[in-house]
Amino acid sequence: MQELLAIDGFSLLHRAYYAMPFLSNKEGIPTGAISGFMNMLINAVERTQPDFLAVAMDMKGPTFRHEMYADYKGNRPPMPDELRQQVGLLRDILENSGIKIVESQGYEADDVIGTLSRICSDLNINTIILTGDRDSFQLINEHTTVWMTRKGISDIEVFDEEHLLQEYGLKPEQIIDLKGLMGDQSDNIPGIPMVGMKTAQKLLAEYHTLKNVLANAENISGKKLKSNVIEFADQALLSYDLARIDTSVDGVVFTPDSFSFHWNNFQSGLNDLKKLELTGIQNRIERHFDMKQEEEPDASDMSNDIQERTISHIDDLMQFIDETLLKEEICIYKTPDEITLFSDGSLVRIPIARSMIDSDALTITDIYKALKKLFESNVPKVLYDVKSWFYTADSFGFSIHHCSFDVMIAAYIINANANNYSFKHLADTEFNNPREDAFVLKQLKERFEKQIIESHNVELFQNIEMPLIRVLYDMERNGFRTDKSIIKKLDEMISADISESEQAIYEACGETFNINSPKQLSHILFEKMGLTPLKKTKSGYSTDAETLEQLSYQSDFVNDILSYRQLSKLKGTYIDGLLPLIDGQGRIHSTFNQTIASTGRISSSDPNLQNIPVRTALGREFRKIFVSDSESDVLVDADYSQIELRVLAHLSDDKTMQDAFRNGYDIHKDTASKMWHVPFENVTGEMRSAAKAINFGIVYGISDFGLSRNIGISVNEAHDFIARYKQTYKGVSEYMDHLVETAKKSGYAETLFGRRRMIPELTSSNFNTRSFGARIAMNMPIQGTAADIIKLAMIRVHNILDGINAKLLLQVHDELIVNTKEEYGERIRNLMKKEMETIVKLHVPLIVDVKIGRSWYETK
DNA sequence: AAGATCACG
DNA sequence: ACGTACGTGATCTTG
Repeated sequence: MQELLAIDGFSLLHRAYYAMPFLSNKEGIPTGAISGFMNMLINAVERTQPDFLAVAMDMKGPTFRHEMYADYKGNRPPMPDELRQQVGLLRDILENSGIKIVESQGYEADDVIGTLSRICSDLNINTIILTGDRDSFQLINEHTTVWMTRKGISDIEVFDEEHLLQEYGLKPEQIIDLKGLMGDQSDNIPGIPMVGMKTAQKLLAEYHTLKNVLANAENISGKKLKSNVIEFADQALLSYDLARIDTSVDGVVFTPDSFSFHWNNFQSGLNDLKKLELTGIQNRIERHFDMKQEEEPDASDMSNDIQERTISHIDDLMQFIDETLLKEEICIYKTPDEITLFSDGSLVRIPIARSMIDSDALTITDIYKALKKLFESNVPKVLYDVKSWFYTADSFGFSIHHCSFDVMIAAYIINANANNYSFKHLADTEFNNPREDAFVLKQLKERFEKQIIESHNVELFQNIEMPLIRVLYDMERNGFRTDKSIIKKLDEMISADISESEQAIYEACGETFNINSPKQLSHILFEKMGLTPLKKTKSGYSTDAETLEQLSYQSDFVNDILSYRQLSKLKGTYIDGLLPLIDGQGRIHSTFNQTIASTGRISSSDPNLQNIPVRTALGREFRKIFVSDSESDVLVDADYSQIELRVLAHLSDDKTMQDAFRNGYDIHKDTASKMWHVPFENVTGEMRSAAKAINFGIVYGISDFGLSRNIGISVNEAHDFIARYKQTYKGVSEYMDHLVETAKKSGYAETLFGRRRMIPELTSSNFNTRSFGARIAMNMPIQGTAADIIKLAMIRVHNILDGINAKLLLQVHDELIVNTKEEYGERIRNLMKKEMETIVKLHVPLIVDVKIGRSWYETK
């Protein structure tokens, strides 16, 4: 797991100033505090070997705490000049050494660190806070520990939740209550008179929170104490508010690149140290330059160093796992024959095929007991295909904590175009390595992790794709309830209609044939009945719906074929195809694929629930099949309105289009009005349809031919429409050009969240292929950004719904469907609307429409 | 296994 | 001048 070392700059510098004797260089510039600080920093970096490093600083001027309480830090003596001088020098050194300084006007370093650690928690990055300030204990959680400086500069005490409980008998959040009760002398926070550490601890042991102490003031033993608690309650509440660290400071952001720590960055800071004659520190740093070069492991050598053995006894397995729990991370890989574990240079193989196990020393039950312990521990886990591990874990009755890295998902982030993400294929292509075990998993992880960092996809990976796995798993496991009686009714109805049109067709052409065979059908149409073919396919004449509609002017007979087609499609796919997939409880469990679509969308299969009919009246009837869990439940169906066009308005920064969305106009009607310069209310239905087609076309990477074909106008007219559109939305037009241009330069297109899609088509020698590449470059950022947004919304909605009796059932690209109790329907409606609309802030509003109904049909 | 067709966003 | 809309999955036929 990655780690951030966050240092409270002033706290440490202050500590260093008083701990160190007076030092200065030959010009008389004081250097004691800097020397102490740098030594503490280097100590900590050597011990933690962080991936990221930040020094948080206080800024001059009042903070929000001064606004709450004018006397905040009122008793602070002014900073000694000798120390003040060193603050500026230290800043220079840190800046020149490539160390990120984080600060925010009106906030203290504590708040900045609190915000960073919260952000990193969300990113699955551990934070170590190095400080001398006990307030920071409130920030401790499973991802965050506090390293507290003690006397001197080298003495450090590590506080995690356990150690805090041991030392103070308090949970992290109770530190705020503690300060509320006892105040803080150094910050001039008053607290309650007579309440010191001991009394505060006693009160919190009994009442847990400050509020509860105040609520139970009457029951407190000790007359004076009781009256003080009552009298100074307000003061305690103020102190509580002052002590609470703000963990969402505006403007504090974590960007892996600018925070990443490398010893080599110190190169440019060495000059400053030299000037200050801090040669000891200089030497300490330089030692790491050499180390760094030796340290780079060569993947091909790595296999020579690993310890490898096969486990045949449960005691050996448990011992290995116990040791592993203290390590950095573990890689786990499973084949039908064995499970392999790799941790800190050691690989163990655990046979699981029955024929391979000596059942006296190691049984399957033993192995799964051991796996339970491993998986339920907090050690970060590197796995291949985490979603399938969730199935495994569920069937064996354990849960999985801290999945930090899914190698399959990582491979998809790096190259979304591949069509094979199997472990074997990845191992083959990356390492030309026939092994399939946890060591290869580790090698793949190292390689992919590096690439994800290089392509700035850490947040996308850790914040979107990794958390999404669990959401998809829960949707799959939960399933969607179906109503079999509706299926039966539809089947009877549609089967009768199919026979009818089948008979009509056979009668009209005087023979029977397989209508489903395009070959046989075109023989009937174009040879026997003499109709004029309009379009060719690779293997003959086309008989698709578009062609048949044209042909219907020549012969009424083709209408029967069209209706036969529609009916048999519906029956085949949505009745016969669906029925065998319904489980014993009447539920249907789709599979949601996270590594299929090159734009970042998810796909659904077995069955595909993302293409249930809706566009025709008859097709829409099939949505009656999909119902809420019970009669007392409802479906809440929330869909983003025009999400792709809104994303386009945001990304292109086209003010005209943004205005339309900000004003809540009907976008297609508005487009038509502006394109043809007619008043909004004079836009006809036809004009609106044409504008709508262009809006869609733009998103797809428009061409005049494509548009002309789509809405049945001449290429010339289509050309004119597009010219008008580009004149209307100049920003969009320029943006589209820009997308193609940058994609040509970089070789990829990317979304708002940095998701990439390589576009090799752009360098093809084939004109068609290049054109295709250009359309991808225009479409992917739009479709992909919309996909990113709804993925974020899914994660948020899933997390909120968890525990309020509502379950996410399905995502259909811009739509989320939830099942809940009827009485919660309104509440969930409001919640989803709010959360989905505010999940990202664009330059135009996001609008979500929510419908409630017993069946999917009713939520239309 | 590939092509044609058609269901969805 | 070139021929086209972007992204999916299921079913059916045919080679």
